[in-house]
Amino acid sequence: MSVAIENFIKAIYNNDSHDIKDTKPGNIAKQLGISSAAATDMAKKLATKDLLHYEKYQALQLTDKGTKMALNVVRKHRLWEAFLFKMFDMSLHDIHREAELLEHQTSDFLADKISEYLGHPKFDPHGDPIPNSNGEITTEDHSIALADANEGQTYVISRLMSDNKEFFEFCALNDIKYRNTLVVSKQFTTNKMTQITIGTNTIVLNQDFTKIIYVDEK
Amino acid sequence: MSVAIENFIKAIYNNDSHDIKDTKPGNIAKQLGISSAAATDMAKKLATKDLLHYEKYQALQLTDKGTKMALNVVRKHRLWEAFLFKMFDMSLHDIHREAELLEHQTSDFLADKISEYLGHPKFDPHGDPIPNSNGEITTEDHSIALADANEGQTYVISRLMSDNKEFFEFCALNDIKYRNTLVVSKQFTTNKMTQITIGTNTIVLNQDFTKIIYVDEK
DNA sequence: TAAAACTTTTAAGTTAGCTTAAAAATTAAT
DNA sequence: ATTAATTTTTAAGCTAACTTAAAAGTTTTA
Repeated sequence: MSVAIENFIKAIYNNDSHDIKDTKPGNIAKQLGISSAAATDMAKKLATKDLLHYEKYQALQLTDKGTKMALNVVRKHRLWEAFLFKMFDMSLHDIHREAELLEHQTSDFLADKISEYLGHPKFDPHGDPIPNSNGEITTEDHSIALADANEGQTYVISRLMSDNKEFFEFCALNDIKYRNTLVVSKQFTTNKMTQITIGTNTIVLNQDFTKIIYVDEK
Repeated sequence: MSVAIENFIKAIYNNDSHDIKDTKPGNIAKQLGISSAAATDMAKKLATKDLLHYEKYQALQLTDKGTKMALNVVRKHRLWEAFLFKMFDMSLHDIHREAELLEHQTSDFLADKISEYLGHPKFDPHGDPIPNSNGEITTEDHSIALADANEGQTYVISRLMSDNKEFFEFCALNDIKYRNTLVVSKQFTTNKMTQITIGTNTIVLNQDFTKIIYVDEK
């Protein structure tokens, strides 16, 4: 299975499992940086391989086989993220970028070695769940959006749901990092932004950023 | 630069720096598992990119630019080998196989991180020298072929110059492993094979294997 | 609900990296 | 030093993964 196919399947999986559920060829194409025409072609091809269901003008849906494949790639991606995060001093954004390439060139055998070394972690540094080698994935998620955090409460960052570079720069600047503890001293929300005081540091989360930082109560 | 190009350049580099100096398209093709025709085409293309010198029916020769590129890939390969060898319990053959894929998907940045973590090692687990980030490579090599080892002398394995699976199985069986110490108690050579007694264990190196195990005096 | 706006699909074409088969050149052998 | 064997090159053709442009279909909006 080629890199192009793995990325295509993964994009459908990610779109399907996130809020935005648009898995029509055009939307997948946009995310992969290819033309809609190419995405339509690919969709047709993968349908013949029984990796997804394709019906003209309809959203693409992974078959069980396709889902399994997506989970295998996602597993490798997240294991690499967890591993690089532990081993090296690198930004989450850089780690993501490396994992994006390594995920396609990693045998199941090596993935298992990495997982074993890390003690079979259930989450990566963004807080995203890591599928196990059978393709099973933890769905339990007690985290809430940081924007919805309560004054006076202590939280632990559990999830940074983005692959946007500026977002990670913003996080680095404000010490927002996977598993970091924070105390919310003040919280103020309008429909355009949320202002939060963490310790003595006040940050403003604009609409784009409110829904990608998740925390657990501590 | 594509994986195909990197592998092509690397194959020329490896052939050129080893005993066998045949870098004609046909020989490179054989090693890459592609047709000679494909190799000739590739050679012509890379000549236009100033990565090698191509003259009809002649051996291919890397330019400075081509050599630099080869060294960069070789560096990543050997760093991955050293890293995987240190981190995980895997056979040298498996490590080689993973490194063969990962080398093409590793940024210079990550390579430097790995090198730093390992304390900038000069050799990989096969004893092959690791080029530094400027493409400089240690050429000093005091090792001799195991077949030429002397009776009564103690040696350390410094180099296993092969990527052949059976060879590594043979090594594993006979405890021949990078940096392992061995005492040669008896040595007997014909022009077809070398028989060596290491401790109490007698092994026979056929012609194929005599020139790929190297040792340093201890 | 009909026109306008947008998206998806089809069609035709491109490039990288291969293939096989035959022609051309080199190398080896008698 | 020819002939035979081998290797390299040329030529033609294939497939995966794209592209652009136009046709077909869907969705939005007035």
